[in-house]
Amino acid sequence: MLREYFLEKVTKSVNNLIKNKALGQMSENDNFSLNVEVPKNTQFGDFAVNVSSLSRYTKLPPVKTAEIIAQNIDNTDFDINITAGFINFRLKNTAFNKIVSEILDKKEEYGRNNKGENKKVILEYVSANPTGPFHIGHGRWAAMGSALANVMKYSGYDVYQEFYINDAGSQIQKLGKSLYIRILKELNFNVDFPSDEEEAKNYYTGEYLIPIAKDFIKEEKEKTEQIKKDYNDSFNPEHLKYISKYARLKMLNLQKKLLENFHTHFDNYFSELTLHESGKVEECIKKLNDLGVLYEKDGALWFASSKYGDDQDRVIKKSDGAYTYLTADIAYHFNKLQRGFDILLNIWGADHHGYIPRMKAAIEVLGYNPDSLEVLLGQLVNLVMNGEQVRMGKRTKMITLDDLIEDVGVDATRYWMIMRSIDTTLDFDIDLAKSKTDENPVFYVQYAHARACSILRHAAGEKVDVVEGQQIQSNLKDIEQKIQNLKQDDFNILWDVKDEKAEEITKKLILKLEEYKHIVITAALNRTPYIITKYLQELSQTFHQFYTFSKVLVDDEKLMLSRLAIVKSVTIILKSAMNLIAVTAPERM
RNA sequence: GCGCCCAUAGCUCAGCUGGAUAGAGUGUUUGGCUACGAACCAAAAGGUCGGGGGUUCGAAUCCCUCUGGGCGCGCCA
Repeated sequence: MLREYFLEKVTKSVNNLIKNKALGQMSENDNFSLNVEVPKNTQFGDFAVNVSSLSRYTKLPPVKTAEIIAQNIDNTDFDINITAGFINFRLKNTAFNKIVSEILDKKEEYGRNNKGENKKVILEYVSANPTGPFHIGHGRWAAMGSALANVMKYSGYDVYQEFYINDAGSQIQKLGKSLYIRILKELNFNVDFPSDEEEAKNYYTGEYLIPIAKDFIKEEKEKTEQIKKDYNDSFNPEHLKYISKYARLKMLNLQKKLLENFHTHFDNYFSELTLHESGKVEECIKKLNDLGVLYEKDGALWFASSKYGDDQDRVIKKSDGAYTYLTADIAYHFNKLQRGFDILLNIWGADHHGYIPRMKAAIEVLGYNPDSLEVLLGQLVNLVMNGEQVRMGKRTKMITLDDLIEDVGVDATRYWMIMRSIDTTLDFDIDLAKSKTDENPVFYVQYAHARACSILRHAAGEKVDVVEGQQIQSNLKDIEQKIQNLKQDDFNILWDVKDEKAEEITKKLILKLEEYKHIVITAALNRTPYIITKYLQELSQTFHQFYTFSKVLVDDEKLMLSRLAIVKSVTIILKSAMNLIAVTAPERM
């Protein structure tokens, strides 16, 4: 990576000079850290390191400091110049050739790295109740989580994706009762949900259970007959249990199907219920008790979490004997730690932020490093229609993730969900996301890819608007082979052409391609997949500029192949980046 | 009252963990298709970085404070 390369050069030079006491008054005790940046103004160079901060140690003016350091750097692939406290590097043409060759050589592996050092990460996200359809907020976690997992894997983390099913609480009972009523209604019994608003809160009255009730009647004929026979004013407990189980499984499958369709794949769906049934919760409480952090008060069992950074103690076992949600969640995280994960990475909604200190407290008490728990708090999603925020309320019909995907498509939905930093509330503008116009960044990016592919096809002999299938396929392979066979020296023809603007943009494009390495690492280490979308837009833009200023399919074959090599590199990187966020890269649109 | 997040161009947002003249997209104005996809490109206009203090060679970035908005502060999940 060029950034690291230049940083190393400078750092090495500084360390050498210090050793020889040749850098003013700077000594080995002076701590310094330097950064590489890309100058906003390209006339300075391609990369720059600002050494002004060293002046306080060297007791020399920044320019002088920079000069001394620069003189001590051997340069082969680049030129150096100095302005103020900046050491500016300008790459020689050979360096650009190397970048393109490397991309063509490594293909989709270009950018893969091992910054994650194979650390074992369990990434938990979405984690919803299996009681109803996903809302659009779930979509943000799903898109973001899956993209983050891809990015981190690409950077050498060993990522395991898990969905925690909240299937243990009273909500499953509530779901079962609701489906029970829906089934009875389908069977034309005279029943309905309570008309009283307060009582109705004990049911899921949404219409999404109607098709499930119909399925039940179709699939469970025997049971349906029994339900008919046993019908009376109250729920039959045995049937209720059966229906609850059926409903849970059905909802869960619907959720799984939606997630897979949304390019979000989990390695495991972890059921909260199994924690209770296997005695893991009990075990965890016993362990906490043995550690002496539990006490009784007001008939309940408490966890003295406030001694470990929480702002108050938390109930572990309610006075009615039931466990709180936290209790099972502690057991769950304990289980994750026991499974040997180094990093417990969770995506939670911003409304759960108060939850972090108590979980960290539990982890600390259980003898693990609380910093192994890393929580990404996601701000909420606002839906915008016709330029106005849509408030999900009683009057407006709830828009589910299903509806949204059906309306705007998987690619656009994912892209928009990932596009913004997780720290800001996301305004999801449905009309914009749907639009197939220049206002929509998804299409801008996909268009760039399709355009690049189109050039390659033309090079292979495709006539405008004619698809010749097999013939082109084989020619395309020939062209790609020719590109592959290009020697680095052959690229030099790029720089023989006397068109300053074209040369400037070509170099800009190649540097942009190289930046991919840096972007992937940054996105992985900072857990910020959104910068991939930013990068995609920048790369697309630079490619469009390149396209405008350099005609690729020219008569001079060497020049054409050199430019095709760049176009091919663009398709490789665009596709790779789009794969990371799991948005498709169409070859035609 | 306490905690977390946010406030940057008309609008939606970046700003590389303190550095060169604060950047994109969109919108507005103007120009460019007899060349590989105009779903594109070029150019212009548009900013007291919410207000006020502080830290230092240097602040949109770090600290304090105020204002305005979002979300939390259960023996709910």
